[in-house]
Amino acid sequence: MDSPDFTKTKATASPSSDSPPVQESPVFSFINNLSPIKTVKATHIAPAFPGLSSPPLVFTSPRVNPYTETSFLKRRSQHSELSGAGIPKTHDEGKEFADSAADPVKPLTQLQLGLITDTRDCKTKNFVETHPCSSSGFVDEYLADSTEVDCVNSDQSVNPHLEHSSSVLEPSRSGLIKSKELTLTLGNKNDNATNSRTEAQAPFMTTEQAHEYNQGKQTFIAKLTRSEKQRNDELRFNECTNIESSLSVDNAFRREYYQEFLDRGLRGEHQDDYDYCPPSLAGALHNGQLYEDENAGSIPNRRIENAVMHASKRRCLRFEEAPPCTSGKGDGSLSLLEKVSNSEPPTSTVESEMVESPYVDLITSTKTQTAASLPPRSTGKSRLTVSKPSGIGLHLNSIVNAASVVRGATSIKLADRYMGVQVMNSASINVRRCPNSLNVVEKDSAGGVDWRNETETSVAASSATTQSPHSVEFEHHGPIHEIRISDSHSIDSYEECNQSSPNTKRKRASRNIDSDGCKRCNCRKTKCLKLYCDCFSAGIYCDTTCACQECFNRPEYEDTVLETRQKIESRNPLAFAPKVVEREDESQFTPASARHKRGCNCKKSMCLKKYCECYQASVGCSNGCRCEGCQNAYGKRGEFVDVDSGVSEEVISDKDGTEIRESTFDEKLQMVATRKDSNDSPSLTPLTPSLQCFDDTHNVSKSRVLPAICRPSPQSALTIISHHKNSTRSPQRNSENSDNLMDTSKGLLDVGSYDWREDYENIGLETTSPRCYAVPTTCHLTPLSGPGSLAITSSASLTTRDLTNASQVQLRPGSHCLLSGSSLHWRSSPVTPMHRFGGMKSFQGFDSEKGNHDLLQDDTPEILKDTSIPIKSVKVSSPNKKRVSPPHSHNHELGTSSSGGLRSGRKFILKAVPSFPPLTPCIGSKGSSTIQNMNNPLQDKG
DNA sequence: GAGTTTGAAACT
DNA sequence: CAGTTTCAAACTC
Repeated sequence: MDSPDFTKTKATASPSSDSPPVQESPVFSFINNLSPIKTVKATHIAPAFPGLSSPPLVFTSPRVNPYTETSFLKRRSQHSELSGAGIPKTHDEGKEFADSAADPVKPLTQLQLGLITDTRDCKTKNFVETHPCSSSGFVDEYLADSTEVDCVNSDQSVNPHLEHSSSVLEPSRSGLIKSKELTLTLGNKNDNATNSRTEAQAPFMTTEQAHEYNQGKQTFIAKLTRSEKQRNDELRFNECTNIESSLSVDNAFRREYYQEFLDRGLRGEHQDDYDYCPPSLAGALHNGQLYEDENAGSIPNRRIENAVMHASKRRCLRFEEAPPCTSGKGDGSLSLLEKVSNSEPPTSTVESEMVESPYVDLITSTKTQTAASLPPRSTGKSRLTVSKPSGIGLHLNSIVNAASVVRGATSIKLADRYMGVQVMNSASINVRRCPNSLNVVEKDSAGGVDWRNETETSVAASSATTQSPHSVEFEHHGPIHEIRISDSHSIDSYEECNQSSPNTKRKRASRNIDSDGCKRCNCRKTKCLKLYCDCFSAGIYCDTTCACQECFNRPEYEDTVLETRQKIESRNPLAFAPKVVEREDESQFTPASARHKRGCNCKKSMCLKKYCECYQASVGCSNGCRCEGCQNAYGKRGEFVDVDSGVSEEVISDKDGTEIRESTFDEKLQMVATRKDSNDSPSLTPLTPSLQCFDDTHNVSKSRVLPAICRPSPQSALTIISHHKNSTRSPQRNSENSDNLMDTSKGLLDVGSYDWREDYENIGLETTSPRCYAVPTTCHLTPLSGPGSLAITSSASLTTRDLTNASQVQLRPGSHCLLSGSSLHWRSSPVTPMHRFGGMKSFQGFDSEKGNHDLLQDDTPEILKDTSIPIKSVKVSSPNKKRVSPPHSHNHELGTSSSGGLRSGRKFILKAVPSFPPLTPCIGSKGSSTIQNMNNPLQDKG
C-alpha cells in the first residue's frame, strides 16, 4: 500500500530488531502487502525489499512458479536471512522479536508465500475470522508451514491449518499465550489438524519437551517399525517401509505427542515454552516449523548462524546433481531420519549421509525392490554415476557438483542409476541446497514422497530467506558440519565480500565451486540476471561465495529475478531447463547415456575442454550437437544414438552431425510443446516450464493453488512420445513420432479416467519422475493415489492437494516400496537443481524392460512441455533449429484423447512432471516417489 | 593474477 | 533467421 520507501524503511529496521513502530507491525506490513498495487511495484524496483515486491507477484500470478521461486529461494543469502529475519537469539529475544514484529521483511516474505496460494487465501480467511488480529502471524504461518498447509489440504480439513497458524504465528509474533490457547483448542477439536501441525508444536516445546518428544518419537517409531517389519516378509521391504513409515510414523507420533502435549498445555505446564524450539526437534521439523522456531528463538546464536548459513547456501534448486550436496549438505535433511531410524553418526560425509539417510536407504531398498528389476548398477559405474548426476535434467551448474561428488561411490551409485538417482539427487540436492531443510530429509526419507516438505522448505527459504533452524542439526554432523562451517564463514563475510572489491571476490570466486558443489558465478555486467550467470541459469540465487558484481540474483530481488526469468523463458521456455538430459539405459548407465539438451557448438575446443557444455557436463556429444571435430571423451557426436526415443531415432549417423541430427532434445521438446499448444489450452501453464514446475511444487505445498497450472506438460507429451515410440517403435520421423506422441499425450490428458494400474504395469517404475520438477507430474499422479481414476483432467486440474495426497500416500507405510523404487527409475535432473530442478529430464524413463530411454529426451522435453504447453507461441529455439513440425491435425484428433492411447501418455505424464526442473527445487524426487506411491495404491486397489 | 580464448547468450 | 556483439567461464601464461 504504502510507498516502497516505507517498506524499505521497515526492512531496514527489521534486521536491527529495533522495535518497529506500529507501522512496522506485522499486521500493518501484511496489510500493505496485500495491496495489489504494491505488488506491482515490488517487482522490479524494489530490489531493496524483496518481501514487499513479492506479494504482488503472488497475487498477480500466484507465484506462477512456485517451483521457480522455490528454486531461487533456495539459495538464500545468509545476508538476507540474517538481516531480514533478525533471529532471536534467546528465548526472551525471541519473544521480543515476535512482539516487536521487528522483521517486517520476513513476515512480508511469508505473506507473499502465503498469498500465493488460493488455498491459503481460504485458510487465511478462516484464520482471519478466527483471529483477526493475527494477520501477520497468519502470514508467517503460511510461510513457515507450507508443508503443513499442504498436509491439511491434502489430507485434512482446513481447520488444522487454522490451528497451525494460530499456534505458530501467534507465538512467534505476539500473543504467545493466545496462540497456545488457540492451538490447544484447535488441537482438541481436530486431531488431524494436530497431526498436520506437528511442526507447530515446536514453538511450544521446551528443550526438555523436545527431548521427550524425540525420545517418545523414537520409541514410537521403533514400535511402528517393529510392526511394520513383522508385516513385511523381506528385510528390504522393511527397510523401505520403515523409511516411508518413518514419515508417517513421525506424523503419527507427533500426533500422539501433540495430544499429550496439549493435555499438558491445558494444565499449564508448557505455557512458558511457546517460544522454545528445540534444536533437535527443529531438525525434525519442517522448514516452516523451523522458521517459526527461529522466530521464537531460543536457538543459540551460533546455531542460528549456522542455520542461516546453511539456508543461505546456494542451492541448486533444480539440479539433481547431488554429488556434492550429497556429501555435505545432505545431512541436514537426513538428520531427522537419522535421529529416528538411525542413530549412527555419519562416519564420512558422503557415505554417512548416504547410509544414514533413510532416504538413501529407501532408495537403496527401492532399487532393490523395484527392481528388482534393476540390474545392479553399482559395479563400476560409480564413477560414471558421478558424471551422471549431471545427467538428467541437470544444469551445468549442478554438473560441477557432480564431479566433485564422486567421492561417495555409494551415493553416487545410487544417484546414478535411478530416477531414484534423481530422487537421491533431488534429495541430496535439497539437502545441499537447503541445509536447512530437514524437511527435505524427511522427504527423502520418505522416499521423496512428501513434496510438501520440499516445497515448504524451499518456500520458507525463499520467502523468508529464512534462517534455517535445520542447520542446527547439521552442526551435529561431523563432516557436513565442517563443510558448512566453511560456508558459514563465507557467509559471515557475505556482506563484506559483496562490498569488497569485485576483484577480490572475483579472484576468490574464480574457478571455485562452492561447498555445495554449485558453481560460483563471477558476473560483472549482467547482474546475474542473464543466462550467462550460472547461478541464475541454474535457478538458484547467487551466494555469498559468488564474486558477482551488482548482483540482482538474490532473494532480496526475488521479484526482479522472477520477472527476468520469465522474460527469458518467454523467449525460450527451455532456457532454464536442465541442459543435460540423462538417459539411462538399463544396460548401461554411463555418462554416455546423458546428453546435452541442445548440444554444443564447439569449433575449436573439439569438445575436449570445458568450453564445451557437453564435456563440461561429462556427457557425450549427440547428434544434436553442431560441434566440429568432436573428440568428446564422453562420447563423440556420431557415436550417440538415441535408440529409445522415436525422435532420437531420427538421428542418424552423423557425418556432420549437424545436419544429420534431426532433432535435439530441445527440438523434441518444442515439437511436443507445439503439439500441445495446439491441443492444450493455452491457459494451462505459465510460460516457463520451471515456473510450471514451480507452481506445481507450490501447489503441492499450498495445496492446489494452481490446479490449472498443472496441466499436462509438454514434457509429458514427450514422454508419451517416446513411450509411444517404444510401443510402436517404428522408425518414424520426428514429425510422425511427435504426432503419435501428441496423440498419446493428448489422450492422456484428455482421459478423464484412466486406469493407472495398467499404466504402471505397463510403465513400471518408469512413471516416476526423477526430478523435483516432476512434482507437477506428481500432481497428476497423485490423483492416482486416490481413487483409481485419475483423470487426465486431474493432470490438468490436479491441485496441490492432489499432490499432497500423493505424497501422503507415499508416506504411508503401507505404500509399496516398489513405488518408490519406480520413482527411482526415473532419473531426473533437477537440478534442477536438483532435486528441481528438474530433472529434468529424467530419463529414467527407461524401464529396463521397456526401454524407456525415451524418457531421456522426454525428460527434458517434459519440462519444457510443462512450461511450453501453454506457450505454443513460445518457440524454443534449439540450436539445432531443425525442427520437425508436428502435424497438428493429429492433435485434434487425439485431442479427445482416447483412453487407449492413454497408457503411454499417462506414463509420460508421470515422467513429464519430473522433467522440469530446475527446479524443484530439487524437488523432483519426491514427486516421483510420490507418484509411485500413488500408483501403488492404485495397484493395491486394482 | 592478468590476459586470452572460447562458446553460449543476447542482440540486431 | 543469420550474423554480430556481449558476456563470463575456461584456459594459458
